[in-house]
Amino acid sequence: MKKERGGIHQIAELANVSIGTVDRALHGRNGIRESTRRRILEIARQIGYTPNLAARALSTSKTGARIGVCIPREIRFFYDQLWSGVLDEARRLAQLGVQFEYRPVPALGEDDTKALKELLKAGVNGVIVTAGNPKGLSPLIDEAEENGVRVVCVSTDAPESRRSSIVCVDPWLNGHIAGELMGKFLPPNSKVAVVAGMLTALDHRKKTDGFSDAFPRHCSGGEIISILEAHEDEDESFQKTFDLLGRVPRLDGIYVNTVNCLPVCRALGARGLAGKVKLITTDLFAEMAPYFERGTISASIYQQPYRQGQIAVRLVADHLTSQTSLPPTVHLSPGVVMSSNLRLFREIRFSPVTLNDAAFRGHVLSHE
Amino acid sequence: MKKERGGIHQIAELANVSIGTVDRALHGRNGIRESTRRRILEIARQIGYTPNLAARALSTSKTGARIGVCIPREIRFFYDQLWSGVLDEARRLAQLGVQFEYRPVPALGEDDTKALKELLKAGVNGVIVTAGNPKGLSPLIDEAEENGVRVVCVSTDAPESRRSSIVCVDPWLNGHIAGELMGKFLPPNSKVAVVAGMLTALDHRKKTDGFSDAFPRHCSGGEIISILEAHEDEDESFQKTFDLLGRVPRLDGIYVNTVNCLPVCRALGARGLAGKVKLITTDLFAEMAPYFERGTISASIYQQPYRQGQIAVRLVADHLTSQTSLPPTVHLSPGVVMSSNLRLFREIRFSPVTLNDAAFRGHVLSHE
DNA sequence: TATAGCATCGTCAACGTACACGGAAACGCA
DNA sequence: TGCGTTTCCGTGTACGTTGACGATGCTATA
Repeated sequence: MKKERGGIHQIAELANVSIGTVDRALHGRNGIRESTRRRILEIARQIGYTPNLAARALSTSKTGARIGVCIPREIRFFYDQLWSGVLDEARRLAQLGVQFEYRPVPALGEDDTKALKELLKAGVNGVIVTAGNPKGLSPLIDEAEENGVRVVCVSTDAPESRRSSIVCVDPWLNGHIAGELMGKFLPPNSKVAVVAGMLTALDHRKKTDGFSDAFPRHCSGGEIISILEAHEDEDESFQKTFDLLGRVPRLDGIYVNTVNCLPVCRALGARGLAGKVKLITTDLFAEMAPYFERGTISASIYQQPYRQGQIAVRLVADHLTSQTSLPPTVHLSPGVVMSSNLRLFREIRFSPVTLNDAAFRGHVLSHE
Repeated sequence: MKKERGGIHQIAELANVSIGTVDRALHGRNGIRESTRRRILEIARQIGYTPNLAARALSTSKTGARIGVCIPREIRFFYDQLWSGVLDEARRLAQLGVQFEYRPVPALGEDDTKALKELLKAGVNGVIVTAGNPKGLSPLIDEAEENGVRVVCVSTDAPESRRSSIVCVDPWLNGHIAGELMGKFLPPNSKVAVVAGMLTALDHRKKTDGFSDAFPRHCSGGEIISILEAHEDEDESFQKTFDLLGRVPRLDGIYVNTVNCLPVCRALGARGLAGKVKLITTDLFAEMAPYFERGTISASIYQQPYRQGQIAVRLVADHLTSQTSLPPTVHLSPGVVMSSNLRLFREIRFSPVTLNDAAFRGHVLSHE
């Protein structure tokens, strides 16, 4: 009476071979006759074999999948939430033998080529990266992919590179939704303005384009009378908005492209126009909450940073452990934040954010 | 030269006991002296021991965690996506040794007490259930919880029971967001109507209440002139809406509480008011797409069924495998669907939905 | 014919945990 | 003293997979 076994053993019995041979067949190793391999694969298919990841992780706990992460280390606004999503998911996968290698960069696009080089030298099988400067990164990414290292961009893309996948909210769509919302908030023939970061940045330009496309569609006779370029500078944002509100007495709406919306809120307050001019912003952080409650901000387009991090990690880990294919793009739908649902978002619930150096100590700096 | 070992072995060496004793100490089993237990636990704490879940899953793969699922088996609208979320997550966990027991019910609240009884008899450690009729289910849920079986409600709650957790979009908030949106879409002094399912159903009543609270706040002078009760019946929905539009020539908006929005769209079309009357609906399915594109539907409040299923499964599985505590409530923020982001949602991307009997065969009916 | 080399396949020891079993010592009772 | 019980702890095996190592039979070459 033979014992009931599962998995690879069962296949071995049915095929009258040893588990070693089954292993060779399943993993495409050599040292096995082609006919034997086909026979074993057919049997595996018939009984619907799926590898037990727990056993695999246990067996190769020293040489399992390694995933490198290269994301800006800003402690506010967006990347802290992205980190949270990554780290939460990494914690789960760590127990499955997946190892993580963290190389946070000081800011988006800063020293990221150096960080990526380090990751590749550390021998990772997959990389998650925010492509701050695509031009500098693309050759590295292409080289990595050629060496079998899968690269997944998150939040910011490197479109010309051969990265396996991109996880983000499409910036054009981001602006498009803002435009649709603005068009529906305002009566026909309204005049609006856009406050952008740097129009030279592809991301901000696409958001502006999306907004420009959608707004007139949903507001007949609507007009975008001005596009301010504030260069992510607080004073510049305030001053330019303040001046605009003086020049154009009957402005109906403002769309803020970047995370830098507080100066615009203050300018509206200084002109006594808070709540009169419909304001649609981007992203979310704790300091925005009072402006929602006072009605200064009508809505904000939320890019789901936590989920972006979560999904990127899952994508890479799934691919490395289960050979699942990587979708070339994962476009999340942005969330619409208004005063009603404001309190449901992580940024407001768990503020002030406490992802500081101490929080990194256990994860990021443990390799130094 | 002794070998470097990790985990429980390392503790055993440091404490000069065997791994069996360490196991007894860590799991609160008896057959161990209290002083020994304290000593071992202290050492475990010092070296920061965390159990290797892969090894645990492997070791108990025949008697590991078992999770029961009791969700309506409707193939459209909402529950198919809920199933997708559950099954996708279950697939991952199955490879970790977590077993699943499925008892789909024909419709919400139908035969669910029987299904739950079967699950409990099958010896599950956790249950995920849509509480269709809370009154019938509550005693069973309480009994399960007393026996150490964690019950997590998803989408529909059993508030009076002692269930461990609820994963849903808060219905009051759901209506509240619709009300805020409607108030911002419409000019002051607008008149709107609500099309509800059954006002006796707690869920629909809460949504109506939320809408009624929010709309006047965001539309000064706004008024809800009528609340129709359509009993989820297509003909009744159409007729009542059609009649209302005749009686009230200057209606500005309609909020549809239930998934049953197509008759309302048709009634608007029949009166030539599509696009004139702002329509805010609930949930999302493929047939709604053209109405978004034509502008009949301004927005829909999306309850994220896929994520609800996903989160519910993760919650229970995490608790059973890692002793994490279950949050009493997980309130997701509903999504706002408009024509811009319509195509990003599962319901539109992957239509027509193909989760039919064949799809269940591998998962759900394998136990029959 | 002997031997080396190669292709093909089997065997076995880990990985960390859970659990059943057995053994030793201490204790109680006749 | 003999025997059973209880308390406490060690040992061994199983879980499914991986990879190092060894075994077998075949072919080519001297």
